[in-house]
Amino acid sequence: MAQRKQLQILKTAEILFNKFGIKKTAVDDIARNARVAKATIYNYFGNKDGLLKALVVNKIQQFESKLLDLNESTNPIEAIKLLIQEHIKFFMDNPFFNDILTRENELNDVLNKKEEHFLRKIIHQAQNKGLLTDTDSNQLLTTLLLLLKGIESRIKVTVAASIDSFDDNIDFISKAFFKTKSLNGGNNGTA
Amino acid sequence: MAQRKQLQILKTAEILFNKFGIKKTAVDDIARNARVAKATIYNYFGNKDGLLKALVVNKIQQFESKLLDLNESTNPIEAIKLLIQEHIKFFMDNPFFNDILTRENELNDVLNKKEEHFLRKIIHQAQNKGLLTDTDSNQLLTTLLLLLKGIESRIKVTVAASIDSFDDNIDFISKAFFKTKSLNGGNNGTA
Amino acid sequence: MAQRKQLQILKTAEILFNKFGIKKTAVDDIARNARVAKATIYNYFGNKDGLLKALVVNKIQQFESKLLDLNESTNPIEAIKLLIQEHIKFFMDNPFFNDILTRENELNDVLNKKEEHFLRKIIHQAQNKGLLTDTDSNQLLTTLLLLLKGIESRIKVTVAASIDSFDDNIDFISKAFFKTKSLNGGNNGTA
Amino acid sequence: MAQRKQLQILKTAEILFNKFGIKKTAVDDIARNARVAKATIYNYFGNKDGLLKALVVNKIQQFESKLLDLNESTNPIEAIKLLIQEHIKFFMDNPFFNDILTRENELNDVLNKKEEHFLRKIIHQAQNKGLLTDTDSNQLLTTLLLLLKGIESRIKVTVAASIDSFDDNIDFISKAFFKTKSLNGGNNGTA
DNA sequence: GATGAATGAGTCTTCATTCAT
DNA sequence: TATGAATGAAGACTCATTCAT
Repeated sequence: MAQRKQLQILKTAEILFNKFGIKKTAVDDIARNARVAKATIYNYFGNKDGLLKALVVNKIQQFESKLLDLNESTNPIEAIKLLIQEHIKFFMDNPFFNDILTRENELNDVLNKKEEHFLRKIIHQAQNKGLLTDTDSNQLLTTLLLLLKGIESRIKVTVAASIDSFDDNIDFISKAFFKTKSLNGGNNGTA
Repeated sequence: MAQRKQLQILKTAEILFNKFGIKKTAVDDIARNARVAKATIYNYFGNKDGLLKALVVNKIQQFESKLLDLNESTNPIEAIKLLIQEHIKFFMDNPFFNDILTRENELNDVLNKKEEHFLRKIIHQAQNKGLLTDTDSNQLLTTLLLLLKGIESRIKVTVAASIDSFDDNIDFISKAFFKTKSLNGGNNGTA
Repeated sequence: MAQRKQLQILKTAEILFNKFGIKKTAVDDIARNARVAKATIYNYFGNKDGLLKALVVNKIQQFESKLLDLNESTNPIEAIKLLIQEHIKFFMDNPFFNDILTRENELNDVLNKKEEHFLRKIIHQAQNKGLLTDTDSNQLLTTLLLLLKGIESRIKVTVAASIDSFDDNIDFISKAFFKTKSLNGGNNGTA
Repeated sequence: MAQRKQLQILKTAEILFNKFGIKKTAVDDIARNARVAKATIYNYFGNKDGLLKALVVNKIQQFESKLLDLNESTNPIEAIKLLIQEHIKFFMDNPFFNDILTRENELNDVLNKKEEHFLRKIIHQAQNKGLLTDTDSNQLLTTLLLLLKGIESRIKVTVAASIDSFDDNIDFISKAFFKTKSLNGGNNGTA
């Protein structure tokens, strides 16, 4: 039952944070909407920031578990597509994350580390399959990270953006950086 | 004299917004530091948001005038490098812009429009010089915009980042998307 | 007009502090009763403690100006009586001072210093008039200070106590510590 | 076992009240430190005030049992010295009592009654031994009570005060109010 | 008897904004 | 135009107390 209330609070916070932004969501509002006393929130999470952190950790875990499905068997190009797609979906489902990115806190790093980890994995696979030269890999990592970040920002601004609208672009990017010819048996634009 | 006070206010606001963030800078603080009565700020700018908007417009104009130097004679690759560099410099000099990106207001669009405008110009030049096919140009625009946005986010997070640290990456990106061979007479990694 | 509001706030605070105690008086209450916005109080006094301190300083000044009337011409016995009487009156008129005494702050010292100053003056006069031996004077100071403090505590507890109820006791104390015979020509002043 | 928990709670409350003051000690803190559920405290003592009352009664009983040793055989001057000394010790060991003195509750009276009771006993002895006239006795009682209260206040403020620092003063006071000549074979100031 | 969970009323404080002069 | 004074709405947080098990 205790767990139940915690979840109620987290869910409500998520909804309100997403709807109105973190700053504009008062703890009072969360309490009222979660049908819980304000003090209960403080009992569980210490303070508003504690609640936020709990929510973020929670969300990132969910995100990570999805990414874990990007296993080694996947074609790197497909993998990177999936990564970006999951990324987009994540930020569209949790717009409140944009409020966090502004802040200079450790929560940023948590997500960045995950992103980097998975990208590195994908690039490593690509190298193993001879799609990349050793020299490029670091630059590629940086570039793809920048693209990911750019996509985040873009989503944040263009709320209406659907996942699909990025699809063509993902293709374009993939082709730009990987020697897709050997895999897909087709030309790529930069050749 | 009226102009003088306006400038005083704008300059003070800029300094404080950059130092403490927009949210954490109270109108009181601006007034006190600008040696002006709080009501004077409201007389000139209506409200805090009006002041912010005025400041943003002001900054973007400065930015634009710099970009106008990227004239047609420039090598597109150099042009894109310059654009990115100016971009980085702009965001490092005006960190308060990061606070704006979060908000869902029209200020975002103003900057985005400028970015798009200049990128489009650059791409167009590249096309004219036979560095790009027609099909790619739209995708390239999107991708480069994403990269620009990603760089912004990166700067926001990694305060310590210097312009130089992006230099290698800018090279890498340029080479990935443009047929630099003919221009530089060398190989590029993706070929 | 600004002064006016300040006084309004101070007066209201005094009344409420005395009536309900410092802790139980919310800044909200003071604001409401003083017909003033809460923020006005914060504009003037910074915070609740600032308001309290201002009030205390104000009250102690009033107290001091009364004591200054105890000039040298007065008979020391009468002087000490007056001092004690003023003291009693002060604490009965400002019961909120009792809340302060508990706290470990500098406000205590301010009052204590004044008390000591005036007692020392009185004892000095008594010495000059041959009513005291040199040896006793320090002990007498300490003792009388203790009595003053004791009277304070007594007032605090026995709210109903009137000034008169201490009168006989003041006589008794006076006789115990001063050679009253020589001053009044035989019997002591109360006879 | 129930007794055991009660004692645990009382002891913890005592420690925390002394360390942080009554107001600043939350029932939560007591419960946590006593390794007891908060509700248990409420089961035993009704509410925070009930706990305080129980603690006070407990402490006063201990105090009283010490004072009972001041039997009739003692020289009144010694008796009063002992009383004051025990008093000082009591308040130095239980600083939280100072928080109580502020409040307008019956707890004050309990201690005051005990003090009065013992002082009356001592004065009665002094009278029996011809050290006092009948007339003085009531005034003396009042005066000594005031001095006791004054000492309390002094301890509260001057935490550093040691018992010894009051010793000389106790002598002085004793001599002022009792005909010590016959007892100690020396002169006293009031003779 | 004992407890963990839940509560709501209350506290101080902040800040963008308006008003009278 | 310029200003100092005043404001009210809102926000984060605390704590004594109660309740279901």
